[in-house]
Amino acid sequence: MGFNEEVLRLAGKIPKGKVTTYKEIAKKLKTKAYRAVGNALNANKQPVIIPCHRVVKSDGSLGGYCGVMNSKKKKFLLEKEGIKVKGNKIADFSKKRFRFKK
DNA sequence: AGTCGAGCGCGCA
DNA sequence: TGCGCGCTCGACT
Repeated sequence: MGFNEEVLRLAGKIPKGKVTTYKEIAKKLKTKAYRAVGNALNANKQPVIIPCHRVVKSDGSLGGYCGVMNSKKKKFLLEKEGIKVKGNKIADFSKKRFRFKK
């Protein structure tokens, strides 16, 4: 089980209607490679099981994009799940934020 | 408060 | 083999 596999697995555990951050994932993996987390999502082999649109930056920004997906689509998906998105940021981010069980 | 740079793990050239 | 990236944080201005 490589680093990216763990990242993908964790990302897949995010409940519907919730979001998490790259930071949370990195911390869960006991690493400081926050960038590698995003990189893993980018290089994921199974985009369908990876709701990367639920993974955002720690300040609530959507971040970049998700593979072939553009930021617009990402925003749309988030709103569809009940998450308010203001511009390219999560409106009630602190409320919808999901933390992995330690 | 805003900007800059460093550091991590993996992928691609 | 080496550099960069979908980030984050600390330090300096």
